[in-house]
Amino acid sequence: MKEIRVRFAPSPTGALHIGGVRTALYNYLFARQQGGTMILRIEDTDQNRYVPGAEEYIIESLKWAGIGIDEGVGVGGPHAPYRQSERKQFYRKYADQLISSGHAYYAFDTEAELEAMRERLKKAGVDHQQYSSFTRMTMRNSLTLPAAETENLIQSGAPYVIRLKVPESGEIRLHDLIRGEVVVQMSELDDKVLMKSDGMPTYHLANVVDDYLMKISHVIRGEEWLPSAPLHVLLYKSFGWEADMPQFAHLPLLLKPDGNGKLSKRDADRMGFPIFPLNWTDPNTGEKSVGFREAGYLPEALINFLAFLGWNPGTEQEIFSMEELIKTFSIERIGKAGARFDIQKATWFNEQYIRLKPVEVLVKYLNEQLTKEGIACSPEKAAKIVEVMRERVSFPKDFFQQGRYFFQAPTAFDSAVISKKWNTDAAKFFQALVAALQGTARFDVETLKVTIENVAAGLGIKAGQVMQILRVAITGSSSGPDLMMTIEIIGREETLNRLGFALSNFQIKATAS
RNA sequence: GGCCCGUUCGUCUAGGGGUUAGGACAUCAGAUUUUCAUUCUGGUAACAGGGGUUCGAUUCCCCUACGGGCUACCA
Repeated sequence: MKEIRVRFAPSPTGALHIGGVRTALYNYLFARQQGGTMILRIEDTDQNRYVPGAEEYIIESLKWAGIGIDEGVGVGGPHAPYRQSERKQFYRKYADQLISSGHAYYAFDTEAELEAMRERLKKAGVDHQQYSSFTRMTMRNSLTLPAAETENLIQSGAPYVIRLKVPESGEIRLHDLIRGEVVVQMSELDDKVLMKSDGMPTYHLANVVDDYLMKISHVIRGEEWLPSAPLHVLLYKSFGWEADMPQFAHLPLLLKPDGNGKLSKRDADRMGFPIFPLNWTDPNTGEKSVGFREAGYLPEALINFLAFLGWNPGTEQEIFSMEELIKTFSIERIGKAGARFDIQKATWFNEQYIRLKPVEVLVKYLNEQLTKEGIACSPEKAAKIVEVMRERVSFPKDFFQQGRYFFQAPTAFDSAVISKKWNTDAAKFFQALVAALQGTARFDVETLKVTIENVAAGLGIKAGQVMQILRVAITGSSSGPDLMMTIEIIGREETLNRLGFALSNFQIKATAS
């Protein structure tokens, strides 16, 4: 059986889009499951679109996501170099081979001439306004020019491209692992540029040559490549590499959460969620984007979420570790239709993974925030906070952001609760509670519970009547984790301070009865 | 415009010629709780439309509609 080799082949034109992460993930899962090799190839054949730092960004993103690379840029391997800009001589050689075998030709047309050709066809009402078997004989190329003139032009350094000579009739058939048979008429294909005038190959040539040389067994890529897949098949045929042609799987696209179209950075910005795995600053515009990592998404959660966007195991299990995904993944179970990107579900996955984390990890999350704020905290206290908060947070930073009152006395109080619940009974209760709390032997949940109930009973009121206002006095908020636990964590001294503050600062509403 | 791909609850999807069309997120209601959240229970909610084929179609075929992608010396 043929060795399984797949590649993720991004262009370093900016930050890695989340859809690219999914493509990389599916390649990785397939490779790992089959005991194959995952390759990272950088497709930097467009010098104009090169963005410094993008390659490093891609590598770091994959690393963070847990998508391992076996071979390629950053790790090396038997088919190095893996950066297409460093493989120019290969493409040149194979393009020349195509010229000699009559499958390609030189073209000298200027941009203006190409534009004029399109205009002419458009006016004539021709469907395909392209450089093809129908038009190539009207253009300036090695098919129409005398051989001597072609030779002359090349020798004199005139700019030229190399185009594929697509047969005028016949059909191209390819079997896509996700979509089944796809048939395209040769007459629909145009004479694609293979080598650009700057000496660089286009994607089409580079991708086919490299996949062949690197012995790629499966090309798993986005659906946007489906229309050019027949062209790639034709290239394999033209080279005589049909027997070694990889299998194709074109993945459904990631769509906008609402409305129409594919997911774009604009949508993410508009709806307030990340689209890049890590923070990114565009070196050209200086624009900064927050990444999933920095927004607080755990890589395991993002991966689980992404895996389910277009694929499912067919069972009712939702939570999958990378190991489980590797075991369960299959190309056959990838869907055909585009999937809308629903950030709410991503957040749900994040919550699930946070709850799965051991306390020590959660404490680490809390400590990271505390360090930033310059707040010290004992390991015991941190552990308690984290345990009481873990069921209610969505992101690691929430432990501190939603639990600020464990460290700092609240400065803002829920005024609705104050105006509704702060009355003479409550004030009496607070006074008695302060007195009672000063003398208890212990300061724990049990003691607090008993003390609060006793104090309330002593005043002839129900504890329930004062719990809300007690919570507001302690935390500033009307909602939060178990109050007794909260008070225990905050401690005797600070609790008494906060009760005292409430006693002297909460205003009883004039109309209160 | 042309070519290619697609279409099951609001979303991600399972299913597949005869099912009460299943699950998850979201949402709603109830229970629990000192609150909110969690948790538990329950509910609302889908086969784009039209033709075939068939005893029977959401499932197979065709058409239409809608959606998406591509249509560069970009990937």
